[in-house]
Amino acid sequence: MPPTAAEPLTPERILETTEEVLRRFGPTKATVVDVARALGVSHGSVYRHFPSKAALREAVTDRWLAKSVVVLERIASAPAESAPSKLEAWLEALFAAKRHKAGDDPELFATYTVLLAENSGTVEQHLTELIDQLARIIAQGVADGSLAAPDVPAAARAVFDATGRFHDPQYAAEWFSPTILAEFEAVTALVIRGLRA
Amino acid sequence: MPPTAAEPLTPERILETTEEVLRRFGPTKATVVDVARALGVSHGSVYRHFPSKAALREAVTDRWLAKSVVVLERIASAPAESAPSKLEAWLEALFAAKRHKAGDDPELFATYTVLLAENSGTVEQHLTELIDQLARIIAQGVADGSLAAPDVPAAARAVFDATGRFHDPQYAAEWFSPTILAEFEAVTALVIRGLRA
DNA sequence: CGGGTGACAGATATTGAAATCTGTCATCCG
DNA sequence: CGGATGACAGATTTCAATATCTGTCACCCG
Repeated sequence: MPPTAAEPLTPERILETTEEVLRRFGPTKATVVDVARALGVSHGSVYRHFPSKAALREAVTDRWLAKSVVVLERIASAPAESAPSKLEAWLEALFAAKRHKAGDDPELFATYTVLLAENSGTVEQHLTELIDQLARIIAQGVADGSLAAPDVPAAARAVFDATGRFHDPQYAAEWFSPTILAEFEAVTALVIRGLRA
Repeated sequence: MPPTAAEPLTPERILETTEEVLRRFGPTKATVVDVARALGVSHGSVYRHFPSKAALREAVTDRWLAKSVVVLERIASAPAESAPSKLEAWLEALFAAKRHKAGDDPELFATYTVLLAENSGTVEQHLTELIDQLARIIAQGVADGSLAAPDVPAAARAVFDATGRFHDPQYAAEWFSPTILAEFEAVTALVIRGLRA
């Protein structure tokens, strides 16, 4: 890795390089010294922009999670569809996105799974966003009479919890079983039926 | 640990002692030599009764799982109640049992969690039994018209999957959050509503 | 002869010394 | 003076030597 030529050292550049280093070395071997080396600076310089290795890794995690919300956000905000089919589409999109991430580059996915485990606070925030999206879909359904939920945020949370097997990375190994799709559809159908008016 | 006096060396006694050794030393440090020492025999003797350390640990796992099915079996086979409330009672009993095991002796629970992870085949069998119990409850409900399910085994499986957060040991840490009971009830209610006729 | 033994080979785990890393800071440079 | 540096202390990781464990087996004993 040729040290990058002298451009201003920004948090942004450090984050990009950290991602790269994590991708190449994995979560256990990637060090702040590696990141500094890849940037062609001393590791002390990295500490000017991030207070600790943990903070740096957390920032990377945050960035990665932020990206993955975008697709789902689009579905949640789509105007056309009925709430039940929007709900189904959203759950399918979530599962498909996770499955692809896990399948396309298992090592990178494993790396991020480790990062997620060490940044439960950041993950929690991210989950809150996702559950908010679900709540908006459910609220729409309640408004138009297609869904029933006495407590919309609680229902959103329940839907998210009930489908955990299909988005929690701890289950990633099972996402490639031949029966997983049938299982996903059974749970999804059950949950949506439970919400119908 | 005073070596036990000379009684016939049976698989049963070996299993008991292995449990004891696992309890005291934990899953990583417990060895076949330890078990033999505790029994006052040579480790070669243990290998007369179990072909490998893995088989021995699997037998212990199996034993432990078998015990934990009994309580639930009683609920599943109870004659009186309606299917929906039986379903709810069963799910509550499952969660309560797991929660108690995890809370009463966290170290032992952690030990068994490790054992479970290394014996996925045995676990799968056990899960099949549990899902069968669910299927029987749902079938009863379909028969008496209180529940609707086009495919009873699939529905049972879906109920089990949807409530994973409340029985999968991977989530044990969350079982003592102050909001967990509300979450459990929300998911349970959602799922049961989804099954109602 | 069924059941137990202990010595053995290869695999795995432990240990402690050396290397590397994290985080700080006095110092330097433009 | 803002930003980078590299030397440093203490924490963590690596590595290789050593010890322990797993699984086998020829042998022994009641």
